[in-house]
Amino acid sequence: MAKHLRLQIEEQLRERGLKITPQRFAILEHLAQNHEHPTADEIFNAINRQFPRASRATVYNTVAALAEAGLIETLCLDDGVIRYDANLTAHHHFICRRCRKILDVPGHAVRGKLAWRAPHQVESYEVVMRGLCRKCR
Amino acid sequence: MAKHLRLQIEEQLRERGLKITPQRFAILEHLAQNHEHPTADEIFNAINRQFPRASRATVYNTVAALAEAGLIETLCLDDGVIRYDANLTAHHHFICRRCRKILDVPGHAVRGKLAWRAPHQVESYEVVMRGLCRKCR
DNA sequence: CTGCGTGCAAAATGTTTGCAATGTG
DNA sequence: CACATTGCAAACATTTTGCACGCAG
Repeated sequence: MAKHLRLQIEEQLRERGLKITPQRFAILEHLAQNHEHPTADEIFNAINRQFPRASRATVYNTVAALAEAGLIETLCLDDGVIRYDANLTAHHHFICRRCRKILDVPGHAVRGKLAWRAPHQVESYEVVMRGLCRKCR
Repeated sequence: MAKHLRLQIEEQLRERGLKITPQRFAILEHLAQNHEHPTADEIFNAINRQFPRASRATVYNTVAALAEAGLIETLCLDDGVIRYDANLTAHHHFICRRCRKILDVPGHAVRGKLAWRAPHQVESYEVVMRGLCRKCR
């Protein structure tokens, strides 16, 4: 694991007043290196190889804490499963209707401006695209 | 209940080769008159007042069938709960970070065009906005 | 009449909670 | 050393499944 990633994760945790534990490390590292938007259970399985004693509850607690601290984002696109994403740069999502993969689309790949006529105060937005991904096309 | 809505629902069901049952009627009617994006359980509770013998399984079966037939859309925005929406006109969603309500935003209220640089074949897209709704602002 | 759709109960899945034990700061 | 965090198990919530019965076409 890259040392700078390690330091960066430590700093992020400290900044938010979260204690640095091996489990949180493992979860953040997994998410940082994996852009597949895993579910809590998938994280649990991945982590479990390193930490056979890790529990599901810890994964759920941890991702909730990390999400509240703003270190990761939650995602719930089509099925009723909550997924987690450590990609905090502005981006959108593309869901392939064939392979069901959820792919990141960088913010700058969506061009044009949106102007709201909605009578609400829009603070952020995300575009969810659906179709066929490059491989399935 | 408006008679034209009744006929419209019957026709939609027939078109898709679905049998016309009182339960399907009740579910579609509920969704058509209710823009709150209810969950399966909320539908179940609403339906149950009319049909005390209706079962949860029927609600789940029915919404799955209706969604597959394209009569309703499924929605899974932030929490891990699947919601259903009979609004088939082009529209987007606004989630209030205070009252947590999910509000429809008509398609024409989102102005501007989006151009994809993504290497995928985009067939449809939806914009999810977040912020404070009019009442909570 | 034929089979899809329903109701029921039980199982599978996904998530939360309570509490004692542990490890971080 | 204090307290947040962990692990475990059990509770809880949500969704799916199997099967017998009933109703729509």
